[in-house]
Amino acid sequence: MNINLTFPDGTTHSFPAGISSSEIAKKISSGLLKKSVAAKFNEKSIDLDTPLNSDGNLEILTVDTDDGMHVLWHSTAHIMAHAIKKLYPEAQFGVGPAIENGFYYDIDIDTKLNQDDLQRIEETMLEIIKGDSSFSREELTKKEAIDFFTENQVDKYKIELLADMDEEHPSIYQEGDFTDLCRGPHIPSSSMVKAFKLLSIAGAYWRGDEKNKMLQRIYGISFPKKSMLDEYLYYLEEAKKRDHKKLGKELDLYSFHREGPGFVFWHPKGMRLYRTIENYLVEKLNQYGYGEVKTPIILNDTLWKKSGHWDNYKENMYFVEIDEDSYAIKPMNCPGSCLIYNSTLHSYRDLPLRLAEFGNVHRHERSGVLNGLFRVRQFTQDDAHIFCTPEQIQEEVKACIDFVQEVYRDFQFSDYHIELSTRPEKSIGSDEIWRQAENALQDALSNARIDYKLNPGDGAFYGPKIDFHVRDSLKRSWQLGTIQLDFSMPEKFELQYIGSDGDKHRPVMIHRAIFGSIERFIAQLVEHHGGRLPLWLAPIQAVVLPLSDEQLDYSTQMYLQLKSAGYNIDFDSRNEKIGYKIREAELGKIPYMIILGKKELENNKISVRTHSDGDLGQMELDDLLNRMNSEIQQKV
RNA sequence: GCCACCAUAGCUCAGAUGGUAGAGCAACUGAUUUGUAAUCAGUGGGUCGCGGGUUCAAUUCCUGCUGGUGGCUCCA
Repeated sequence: MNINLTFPDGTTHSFPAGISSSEIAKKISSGLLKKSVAAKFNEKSIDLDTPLNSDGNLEILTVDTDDGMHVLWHSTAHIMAHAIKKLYPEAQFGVGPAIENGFYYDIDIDTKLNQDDLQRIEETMLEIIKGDSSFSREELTKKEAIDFFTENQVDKYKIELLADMDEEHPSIYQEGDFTDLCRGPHIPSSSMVKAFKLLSIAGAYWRGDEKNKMLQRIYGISFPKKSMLDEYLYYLEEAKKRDHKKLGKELDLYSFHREGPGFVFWHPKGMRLYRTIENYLVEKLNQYGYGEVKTPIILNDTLWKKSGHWDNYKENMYFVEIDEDSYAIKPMNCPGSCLIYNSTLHSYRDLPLRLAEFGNVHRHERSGVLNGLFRVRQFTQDDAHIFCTPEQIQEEVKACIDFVQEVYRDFQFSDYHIELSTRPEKSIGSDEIWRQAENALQDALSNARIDYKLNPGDGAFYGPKIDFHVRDSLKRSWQLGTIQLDFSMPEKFELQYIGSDGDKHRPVMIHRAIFGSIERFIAQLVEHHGGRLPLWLAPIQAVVLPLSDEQLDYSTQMYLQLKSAGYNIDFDSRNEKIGYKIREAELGKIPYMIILGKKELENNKISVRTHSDGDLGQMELDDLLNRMNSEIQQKV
């Protein structure tokens, strides 16, 4: 009997039933077979040696694809677990999936692992890999599987996973003398792993719940070629150079001090960047019909009890006592905005009312989560609260999405993703209100034809949200912009407007931030550009470098002309060699260096060197001004 | 908050299996007037994160804390 298999290129071929994917790969080419790790049959991942017995679509997965690499990584995790079991026979295992870059496995052993242990594990893994053992799949009944992990290879975590599993016939994989509960698929042989490295070790709660035991998690990565591992490790080193904490120090933008953990100290250059960003947005806000407000940082407890923060956000708040009365330092700006809204009577004709605030908020974050500018305890949100009628929601949310996307374009953030977060456990408002709000956001996203990831249970306590995430230099994703829909706060504060029918109605509130926090945004900006900020953002846009004292007067003239054209210019008149001054300017990542010596003085020109392209030769001052102007216009 | 690791001069780092520490850069002083990524010489600078313990002696060993980094949990 023959079966017909359709390949990704659309061609269909006939094969004898029972043939395996590896046999097919071999028929196509030996090169393909070498690179093959698994296959997809009718969208279901299978092993290369799984016999095929019916017609369908077949895709051979190679290490050239993400899916293929994931199979390799996941299989390496098995090999690692195997090695750990050899070294620590009492080890029990949590989960060991492939992740975006590599894999991890959660391990429960009594020994606290350190860097040296990782090396021992690596050595043992190498032996296993050299042993060229194959992965073989077996399907059991659930009971057989539970028995196996009770009697043969004791593992309470695997039993727990099995107990919660719907699958009636879970699969196990055997590689050498190590067996693991696993859906698969796996690489045909351990020897396919040509290079690997265990990268780090961390604690991780079993099933991600901090009430559970903390297991030890080992992260690692593997490749089918040694050169690929070297490349990856080099990339990691390079990524570390883009770290905003490192660059912030080098470029003298900001600092952190133990006197204020989680609180940023902005230096003059950093503050200039901060203001440039803020001013940019102020202009946009005017354009987009926002009014700017400023509300107090310290507000009475009664307000926070009313808003729901007392019940839902207290652990993150700071409190102070004033005149024997209790006050809180604001963690959010919304209650303040509500007070402003309520200070006058509103007509439906006033809506939507868009109140923007660069709100200085304080949040008591747990010590272990602080991280440079990414996660601080005091930050400025480019917040806004839009009060509108229910009919205006779609349009306003859409406008917010457009606004965010426009701003990200200006800052050259192209690689961001969007998430929709729904009702969390701790929340206020009825089911009906939540459903309504969640649907509204979902509709806005699908109407705008935007791809997004659903993030169940991750909304704010008062409403669902659309979040914009950007990756840092280490590929960690951080939330920047957010659009949150809120039917509850208007209830709590009894917000009203008079409708066209003359009756009182309740407005809806949209909380939105575009940068999210200016601090976090700047961190992303610095990492994204590796510290080489575009001209319009650079704290120092050019530096004037006279060759010797003889050009001081001429240099001063040029300096003043550039200054009066509105640029941020430095003047390095020190008695140093030009090479030295250039080096310093280069290290400071200053976009333009203006070098002035005898020749420039004689023909009344300037020599220009750029940080990105090096020496541009002589030109008129006006030529440079035009060039800089157009760069600033284009924000490049 | 939890797990692991780290903390030496302004910065980047070295160092002693326990006998109170060094380099480069930076800073300061002087000389040098310079052509596209480091001119030369000299000088000053450290309670080796903080507290406790062991010891004749601790920056080094043990321990508690603080701060940071990578994760987990939580979140902009």
